[in-house]
Amino acid sequence: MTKNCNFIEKLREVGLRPTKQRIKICEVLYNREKTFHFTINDLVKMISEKMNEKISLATVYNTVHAFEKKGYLKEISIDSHKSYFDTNTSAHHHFFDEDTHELIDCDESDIDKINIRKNITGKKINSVEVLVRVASDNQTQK
Amino acid sequence: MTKNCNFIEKLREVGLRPTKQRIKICEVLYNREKTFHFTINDLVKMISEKMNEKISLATVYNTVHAFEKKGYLKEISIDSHKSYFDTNTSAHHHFFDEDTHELIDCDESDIDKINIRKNITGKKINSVEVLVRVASDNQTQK
DNA sequence: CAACAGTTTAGAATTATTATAATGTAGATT
DNA sequence: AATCTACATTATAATAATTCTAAACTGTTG
Repeated sequence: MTKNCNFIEKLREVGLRPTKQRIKICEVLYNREKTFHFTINDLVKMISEKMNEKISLATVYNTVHAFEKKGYLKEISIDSHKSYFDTNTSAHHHFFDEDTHELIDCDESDIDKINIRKNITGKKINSVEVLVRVASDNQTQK
Repeated sequence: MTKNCNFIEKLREVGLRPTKQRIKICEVLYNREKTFHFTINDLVKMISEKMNEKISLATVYNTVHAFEKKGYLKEISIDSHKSYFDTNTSAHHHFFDEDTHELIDCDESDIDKINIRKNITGKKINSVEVLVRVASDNQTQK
């Protein structure tokens, strides 16, 4: 169990003020064994239900985006009009379960390294993301 | 230049009533040399500007989704809270230019076939999409 | 051409997100 | 420790994308 003072230091290191709210969000996001995926809505629920603290929706948005900018979180685009975030910030790919809308990490060994042979002139590659959409066998394909 | 009666037949084939609005949308989307990418907003503009016809926003949404369900269009998720559609419905990958928000098709030869070694139990793979995010060399990475 | 199911429409409702402006607070300065 | 200041938080309003609704309309079938 990481202590709060570690979060305080961590936040300071990247130049974010360790406010009550940011520390609370750190606790919810990073005080756990495994990395996970969430939407802003999930996060708000976690904070307001599990820990009984009031936090403004705007603060959650601000903080999550601040964390993303600083590399604490990665945003994943799957569903138009819903943002998923991942506490696993390393380069990795995803399965998306279209039945349950669940996002599942790909093991590194599950997909070969993607080799891009040609790029757009004058541009650099920021990221290469693979999304494998899956659904029940009996389900009609989306 | 495909004639309208072809669109009528095409729509009938998949069980969509060939209404004025659907035919108009077909014209805008498919009466062209190359496939292309668009947002609902783009499409509404194209219809209302290029051709001077009134069409309800709701109809555009309905029709685009009907087309997608029937395999006339492919939806591409890139940006949370904006839906991109592609008139190229074959399996292919994309570059996304983060400077201009432009979506560019990958040539088939630009990326090796992706090999998924393991899947989620009881699920079938619906699609495998690669998204290569690019930006100007001088730009800070997102 | 009558009947009906599917479609379109304008506008209201919903959902996700961002902006605003007042209030609060962390951390530096005294 | 009191003060200062820039950054954060908050509640709420605004915006944007999308979906819903209920009434009017229109292909299609018989």
